Amino acid sequence: MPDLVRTVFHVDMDAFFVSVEELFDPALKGKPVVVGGQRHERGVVSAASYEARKFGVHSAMPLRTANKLCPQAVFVDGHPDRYRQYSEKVFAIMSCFTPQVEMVSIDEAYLDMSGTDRLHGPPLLAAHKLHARIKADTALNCSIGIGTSRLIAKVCSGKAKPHGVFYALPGQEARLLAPLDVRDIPGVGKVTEQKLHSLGILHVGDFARYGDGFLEQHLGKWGLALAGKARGEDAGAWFEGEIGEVEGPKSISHEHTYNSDTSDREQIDATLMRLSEMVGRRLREQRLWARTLQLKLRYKDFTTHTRAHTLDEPTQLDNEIFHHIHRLFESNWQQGSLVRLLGVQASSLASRTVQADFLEDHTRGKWEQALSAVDRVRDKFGETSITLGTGMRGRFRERTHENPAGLPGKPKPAAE
DNA sequence: TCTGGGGTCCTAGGACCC
DNA sequence: TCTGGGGTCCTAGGACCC
Repeated sequence: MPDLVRTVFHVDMDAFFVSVEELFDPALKGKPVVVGGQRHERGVVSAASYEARKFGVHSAMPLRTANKLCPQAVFVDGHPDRYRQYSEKVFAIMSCFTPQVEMVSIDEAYLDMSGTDRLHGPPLLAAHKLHARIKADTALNCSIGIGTSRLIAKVCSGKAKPHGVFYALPGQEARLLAPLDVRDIPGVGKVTEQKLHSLGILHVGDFARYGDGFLEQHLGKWGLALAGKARGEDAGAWFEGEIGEVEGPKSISHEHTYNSDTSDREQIDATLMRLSEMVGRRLREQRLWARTLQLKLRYKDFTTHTRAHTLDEPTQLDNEIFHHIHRLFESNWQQGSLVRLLGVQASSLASRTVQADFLEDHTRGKWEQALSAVDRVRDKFGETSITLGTGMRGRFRERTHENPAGLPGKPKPAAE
């Protein structure tokens, strides 16, 4: 018998990066801690401990600002591998409670707990069990929101912070949302907030004063859906698909901001090559091929441009990626201008297609094998243990049938 | 306060096709 | 020849999230 109401959990880890760092260095406990880089570096705060937050430090704030607000804070570099490892542990625990788990980021997940009463008891009890299990198995705290939809569950986990559980009873949704600032709705950022304010909508409850026509005209279908939510309606595709359907990534990208801006071609080409390699490597790891490649170029004054190129045939080869990215840079860079950031993105991703297999491009296949072997050597001996040809300083050959990626030299299968 | 890095989704215009 | 409408693909930019 299907449930009439859905039971959705939103699990949000408390100060996740900071808490993981504390596990590796207990001396950090109780101190103001800033994760994300050193105090004078170019960069922003990834996470701040509750002690640091008391001084006004928060994530996305420039590190230098954080240092001014809280000079006594300990600044720690981030360790993505550690966070991934703990994220997987938490995921495994949640998967014991329901198969319908969806990680929405490294430290957040939605669980569809509908119909699990017999197994885990009513929602509040189940949430407390989950909370205790996560604490027992990882020594990490989390907050859990319970509601009839993702939106409600997410709002509830915010109310549960830190280290608590908050349950919105079915039927109470509109009452819960009405007094909230519009900014508290996920998806409402600075810009949308301003727009809503200018329309006289400060709180979610203010949506009720306007008709659907008005809202759609000014806010599009998004506004319409949110107004429905504000009324407590559970309809609408916005935000509310099935939980736990994991699809592959839509894009893979890497970018780099220089510590000081540069217009040096060798340095720029080296960066583009490195970013292309990083993207290519992840494509191969995930057995994906990309049809669209995009260059991101940010100048000293922060003006940012993206330039894309779509290929006839998808690729996962470092030098093919580099070749196109390099061309895009070449034809778009204002010669001599100082560059702040470079980025490489692969999109229109697909698993190997039947057509591509059918092509049986032997040279290409060899290159793919060679690169996979290179990846394995790098896994074993480190990133710098092997480089391809002359790397970025060398001239790139023309692309030919024999050498479709324009790679210098012949592929050497990496030795075991 | 001089502003990271990895993503997702949306909009809007132009090309091109029927 | 002054001129429609819809669909799809591609590109660029931007809002937003953690």
